Amino acid sequence: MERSTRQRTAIREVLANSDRPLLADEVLTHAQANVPGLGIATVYRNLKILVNEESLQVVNLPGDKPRFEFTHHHHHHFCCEQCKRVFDIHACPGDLSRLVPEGFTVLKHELNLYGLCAQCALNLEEAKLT
Amino acid sequence: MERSTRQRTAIREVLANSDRPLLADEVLTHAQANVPGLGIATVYRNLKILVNEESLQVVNLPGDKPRFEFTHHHHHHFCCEQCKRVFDIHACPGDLSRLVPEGFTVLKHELNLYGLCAQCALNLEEAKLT
DNA sequence: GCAGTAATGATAACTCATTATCAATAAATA
DNA sequence: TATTTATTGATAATGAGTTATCATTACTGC
Repeated sequence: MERSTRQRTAIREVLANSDRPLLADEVLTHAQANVPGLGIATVYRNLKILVNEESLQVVNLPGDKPRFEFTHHHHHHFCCEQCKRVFDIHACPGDLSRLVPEGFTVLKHELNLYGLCAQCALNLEEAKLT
Repeated sequence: MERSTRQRTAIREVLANSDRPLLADEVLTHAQANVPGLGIATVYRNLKILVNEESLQVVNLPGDKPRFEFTHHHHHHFCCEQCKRVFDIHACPGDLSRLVPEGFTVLKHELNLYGLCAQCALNLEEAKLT
């Protein structure tokens, strides 16, 4: 049966406590705060298990490495062009059938927004003032 | 200076005559209709040149290989879950600033629709009737 | 047509994220 | 505590797309 290890617990907690999808590298770095010797292979192994059991969702943004977050309600993503962090967006434009040509059927959609997160927008604003 | 070759011409024409983004392999296959001996290296070489001079745009859909299309007006993509072809969608939901939290700035967006293209929807409909 | 050289084709090499390997470690159970 | 074996960490191997290499081919200008 599955054993409970410090590594596994640390990895799951990092993801459970994050409000945004994380890269494998980010999971490694954050989890190493609790388990210093943690290796990347263990991170990938555990991510794979969690994705297989559908606890984790993979977030693929074009031209970027996959990110991971605990599965939850339909949502979209906002990528900050400054800090490169990806945030969950819980609002949704709704039905988009009106956008497609006659005969096409829209079953689902995927929306990625790009711009500046609140923090980076603020930093840039301050930089301007000095 | 740049020379005009049968290969280069064929590759460019395939892309110029396509109304949807194509995979490198698709470019190869289609261009081989005109230039039988055409190799994949030549396709990649020419795609790279065209992307660098910004004649071509790269279309990256999550978990899929890059596709290429001549650069044109802001638009979105529809991926048919049946035939896997990707179509351009020229309609756009417009400004989506309303979806993001206070403080965030939306500079651009990217929308991918998934479903059935007209052709596949029709085929499935016919299959049901028989 | 000829010289010069950009472009091509076949394929080896590369990149880089991810996975497999395997000896060592440490949970779980008796 | 001893035994069993799932898990780990270091790293080699993998896979798939893309790029580099290099001898050969074929445009372009003379």
